[in-house]
Amino acid sequence: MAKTSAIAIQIATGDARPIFRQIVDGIRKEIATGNLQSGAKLPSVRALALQLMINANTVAKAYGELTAQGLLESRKGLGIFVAEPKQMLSEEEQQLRLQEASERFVNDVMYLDFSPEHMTQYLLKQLLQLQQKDENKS
Amino acid sequence: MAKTSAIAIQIATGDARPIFRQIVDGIRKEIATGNLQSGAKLPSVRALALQLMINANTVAKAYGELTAQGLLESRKGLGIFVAEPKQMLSEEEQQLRLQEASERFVNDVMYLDFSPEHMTQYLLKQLLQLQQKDENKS
DNA sequence: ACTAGTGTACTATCTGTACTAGTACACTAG
DNA sequence: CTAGTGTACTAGTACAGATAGTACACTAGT
Repeated sequence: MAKTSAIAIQIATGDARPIFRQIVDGIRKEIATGNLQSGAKLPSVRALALQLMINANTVAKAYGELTAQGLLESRKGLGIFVAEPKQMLSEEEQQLRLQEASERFVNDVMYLDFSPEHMTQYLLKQLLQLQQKDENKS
Repeated sequence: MAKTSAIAIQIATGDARPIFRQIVDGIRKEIATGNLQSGAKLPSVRALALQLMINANTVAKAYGELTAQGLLESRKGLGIFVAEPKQMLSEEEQQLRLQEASERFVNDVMYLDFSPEHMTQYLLKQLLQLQQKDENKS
């Protein structure tokens, strides 16, 4: 029986995001940084609910969404596991996502007094750091 | 009496953002690109409501938020005007906003198969284009 | 003084979403 | 058979968003 991995996520009451989305985003990050490897077993719906002191249905909803995104695999009676990495999105869909994410970022920063170069350098640093964390775990 | 400027925004029913936020973001962009200049008069609450086919209270809420952000000035009995540009946020708050915006962007793109360099170059292009649009109007 | 147009603010109602609580069922390994 | 697992459903509550309606203060023009 695979050992359950601990996942380092928590719910912030001040966070504007709904609880289930904070779980989704937290697990996505743990996988992207390599803290959760393929095949790793996640805490059960009920266990994570207890750990985060929230309702099990909320956890189930988050796990359901991550499964739909292809990041997790669910096995009835066995548990939830990290799926093998596999690009689920077409090239076209990825381009669209990049475009939308860029629009949101531009919208967020358009009134800040930072140069475009400064902001994109800052972002590049974050992106490279994320990539590096993943490589250090593989 | 100042002539009312037309504002090129519309409400997308498929957009996940609430209607009032779409108005806020749309006007912010019009100002940032120079399409709306300081001193320009915006359509009244009732006029924009008719134009967008939404409730006047929804427009008032959007205008209220833009006024709070310092982008618009409201004059009772006269109308709503574009304010003189003025940075309302401290250096610290701006740094925090950049950090949060970056986190959201990273979260949005972490599973796309684009290199960090590619994505930040794409973003830089968008940011420079925005800046250029504003300069062309001044 | 009156009118039309303006912003602001309030109450009430409805809808959709998020979350919780509870329950039940199918699957699995021991 | 049991304990633990995921999945799915109903019901209830709370909140955010939007609408409809109304009222009041301000302003410029006549």
